[in-house]
Amino acid sequence: MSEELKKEERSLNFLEEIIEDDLKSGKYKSIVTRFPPEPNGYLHIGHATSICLNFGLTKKYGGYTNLRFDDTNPTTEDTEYVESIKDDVRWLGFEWKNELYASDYFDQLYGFAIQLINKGLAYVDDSTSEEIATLKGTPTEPGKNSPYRNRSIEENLDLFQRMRNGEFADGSRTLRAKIDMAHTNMLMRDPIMYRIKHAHHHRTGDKWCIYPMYDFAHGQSDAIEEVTHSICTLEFVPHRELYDWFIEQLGIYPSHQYEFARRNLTYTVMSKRKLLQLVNEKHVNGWDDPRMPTISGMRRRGYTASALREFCDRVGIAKRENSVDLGLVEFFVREDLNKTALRRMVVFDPLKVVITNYNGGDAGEEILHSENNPEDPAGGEREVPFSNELYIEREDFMENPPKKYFRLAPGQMVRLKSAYIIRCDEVIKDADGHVTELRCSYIPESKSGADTSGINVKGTLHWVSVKHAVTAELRLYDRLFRVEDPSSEEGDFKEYINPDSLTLVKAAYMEPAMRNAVFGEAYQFIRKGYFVLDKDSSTSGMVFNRTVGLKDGWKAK
RNA sequence: UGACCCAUGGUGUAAUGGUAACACUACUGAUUUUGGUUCAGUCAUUUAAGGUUCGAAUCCUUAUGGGUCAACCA
Repeated sequence: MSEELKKEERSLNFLEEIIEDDLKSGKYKSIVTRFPPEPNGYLHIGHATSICLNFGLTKKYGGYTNLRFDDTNPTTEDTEYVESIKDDVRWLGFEWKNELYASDYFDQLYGFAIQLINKGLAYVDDSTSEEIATLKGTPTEPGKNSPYRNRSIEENLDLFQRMRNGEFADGSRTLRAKIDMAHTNMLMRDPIMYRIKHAHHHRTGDKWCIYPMYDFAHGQSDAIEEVTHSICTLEFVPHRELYDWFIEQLGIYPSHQYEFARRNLTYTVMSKRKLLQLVNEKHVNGWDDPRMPTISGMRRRGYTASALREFCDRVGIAKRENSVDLGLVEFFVREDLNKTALRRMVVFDPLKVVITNYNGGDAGEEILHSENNPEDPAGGEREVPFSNELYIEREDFMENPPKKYFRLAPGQMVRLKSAYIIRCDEVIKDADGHVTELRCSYIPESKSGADTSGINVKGTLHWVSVKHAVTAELRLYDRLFRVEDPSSEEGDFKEYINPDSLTLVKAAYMEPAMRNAVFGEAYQFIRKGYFVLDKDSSTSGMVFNRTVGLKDGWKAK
């Protein structure tokens, strides 16, 4: 274990290397990072990677992480999202030092803009957005200067003031940085700093009618907060040149931007736009639908915060495009749940078994005991009632079994988990030939924990006593899409939605201990999978979500 | 026909000029009152071509492939 840890410490990701160098050279004594979501959607597992990275780095190297909402576009942002984001970060197990908003800096940002106008590095442009686009050129052709580019400082100051005062209509003017219209980096071709939007902002209300663009807000916000390492995804690489330019021209704290590759997952989509479509067009039941790759969806599904953190840490980060197998997330979820989930017996698709030679004394039944978790000796046991009428899983019986079928078949024996060994004596069918019931006999000396029968059976089945059974609805989830990367397929990504992403079991039969099921507790339905109680449960009925199935090593032919 | 970023098993990530490794997956086998877990093992990797070097996944050059950039989004 210690060797393993040492090895892990030795192999740093590229950001850790940069930070260790910075710390060693004395560039910083401690570091500051930030997690900067835009409050216009729910967080997904890609954000979880960023959260674990940013918070993990300051935890490891000393320093702190701010939660900063990048709320510079009032038309798409909302407080509903602010709350969900805070919830998700907390649930993942991280604490931010300061809760901040880019909108907190609107006054300072306005001052920075004036500073640049005064230096002759920004101007008000009256061009329409089409004109700006035309003059911008293309990646292979240089752009051309705007006719408004050479206004005097005084005129720019006056115009910008009047933009702020609300004298102009939306879209009629912008403030642009004066850099180089022929620059090979399109972002350096006089980028827009401010645009006019007469819109209500979720925090500043109607105070402003001009709002800064991302590029004129993000780096400056980092600088104001003295963020040492500003970590973002690869698509911002070309922005770094502009990020540095503004900081240099303004002479403010030199934060630095570093980029890593965003985390992609197979069989799902990750863009907020697409997720929003799934929600709005009702392909899923809200942002927290357990099939969604959102943090709230995965939480509702039963994924644990520690499994997600472990996933993020052990998958690591780098700078190349990637697509992580959904199966890897499931591995970490199972690894975690195996250690903690309470074992219970639940029959999804019942087949009645009558034990013909069992009378169970006066009561006709007996109470057996079964461990809550074989991985956890301290986990205790619970009581499980046994009687002469049981349900087993229909798929655990075959009339004409293949070679290595360890389950029940005519004349074949199996153990009932924590109970007795039984033998199938007779198969009862209805008029159509469908199996409706099995007549079995039990071996009295084979009682679990006191087996003197000497009989060895290969198979062990889960079961539920018919008269003690409790019913509940089960929701079985599968991958949301049929293809690995729906976004790269022909046509609309929604055509590739998996029609079987949700399967309902209207009435599963559960052992009576499930009456005490509580929210947030993980259960392993033996031989079936991990489940959690869903919020749709009510006094009239319990609903369970399948978090993930058990790994299944047996392949029926 | 531009600029920038990237290229290691099926997947993800290491190796920082000196024996290509770890995890997942797949497959074998052992254990097992969950066909789960656990344990042991097997298969499988440096995009290509040149160059530098005693020695290259690593440094250089070129090619190839992938990605990003022409929003008053972030």
